[in-house]
Amino acid sequence: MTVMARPGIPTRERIISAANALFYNNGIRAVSVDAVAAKAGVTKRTLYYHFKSKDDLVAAYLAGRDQPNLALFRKWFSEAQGSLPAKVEAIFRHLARSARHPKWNGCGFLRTAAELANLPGHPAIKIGAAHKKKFEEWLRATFAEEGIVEPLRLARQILLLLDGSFAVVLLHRDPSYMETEAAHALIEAALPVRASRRVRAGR
Amino acid sequence: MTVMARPGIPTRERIISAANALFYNNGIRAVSVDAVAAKAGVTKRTLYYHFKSKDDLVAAYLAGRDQPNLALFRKWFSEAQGSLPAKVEAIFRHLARSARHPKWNGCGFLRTAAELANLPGHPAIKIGAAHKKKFEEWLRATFAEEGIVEPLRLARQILLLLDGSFAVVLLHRDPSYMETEAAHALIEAALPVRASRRVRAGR
DNA sequence: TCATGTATACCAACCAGTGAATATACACAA
DNA sequence: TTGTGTATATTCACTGGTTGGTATACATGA
Repeated sequence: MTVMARPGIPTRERIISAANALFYNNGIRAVSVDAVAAKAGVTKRTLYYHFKSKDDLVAAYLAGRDQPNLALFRKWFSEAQGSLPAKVEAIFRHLARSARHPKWNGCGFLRTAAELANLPGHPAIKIGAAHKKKFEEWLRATFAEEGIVEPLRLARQILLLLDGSFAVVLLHRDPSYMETEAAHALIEAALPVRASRRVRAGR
Repeated sequence: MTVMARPGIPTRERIISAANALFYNNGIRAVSVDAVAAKAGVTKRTLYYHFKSKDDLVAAYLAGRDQPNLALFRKWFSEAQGSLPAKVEAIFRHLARSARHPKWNGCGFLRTAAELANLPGHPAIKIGAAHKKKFEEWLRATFAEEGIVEPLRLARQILLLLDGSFAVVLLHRDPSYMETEAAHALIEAALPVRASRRVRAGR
């Protein structure tokens, strides 16, 4: 395995980086603490100095994905041209493109929640739930600014489509399931009619 | 096809039943072959007589859920009263009710695919993909009979909502995420206008 | 007899987590 | 400057238990 002996990066971050690669690619219970330590170029005892247990390490792995993930969604949205539906569709399109990469393995938060479903109070699941809540709240606020009447309802509907896409595309290994028409239709239906025309014209 | 001495149920089925309970509740890698054998009241050697490997057992576990699961969806649909959207909504409502049970743990097919995402060709994943395909095809045929113009597209959209609901409700442990409005809106939008009125009137 | 099915006992590899010792860095007193 | 204390950071060696899978033998019914 690759020994990451880079001395400039703090040990704790190197361990999280190694955990991220291994847990995301292979799942939680399929990866041993020894494997993470080896990939980080650190003895297991050192790992247990920085993290009190494997569960703690798993939580740190997901916590490390929270902000970067949200930032990516915001970037895809804000850099897209056109109407509100077009900007939301851009998220789906970028995600479909990511899903074409051979190392893509779905949503780390959802996969962890699925694997640890027998441990409902697990810290990693709480972090995953908080992450999705943040995304939902960002969507809601965005929709509210655009004059959507029930922005929370629409935000949750888009969330269902997005997380459903993660699940189905992972199962079939077919990114074409990540379609944009449903999101488009739901947003158009929620837009006030006049605003809909105005925004659709290019805004 | 020989019948077991004690309970009258063939050994192989008892093992699959035990595997179903343990794998669905706890996940694949969290459950040892020994645990399945013990729950089935059988030694591990007997289990390995009926299944050539743990992977084989996992595949059998999902295969055993395929038909009952599809039958349940069809039953919920066909027993519901009213228009096409109302009958599809019935599936979501029944699912939300199931999700309130404390032992509910989402969709076994999706969870297995998520946990074994690092083994794309795994037989269990193939069975899961085939299961979802069957459901998609049943939806498509149903929609086609109702005169939907692009029945496959709508079937896949409903699938995204359904599997998204599985994922999100499992993550948040909140069945209220399993809403029916999005499905309703998408179906109404896909129905031909006149047929929509007729069906909505009570069929 | 012979195929099917079950049991006891066992394996080497691996698992999460720990005990005890040590190395490094810096603060502060002599 | 030098010595010492202390907190941080890291290592080696190890534990008790579990893992998927197997070798061998025994039972049973057709």
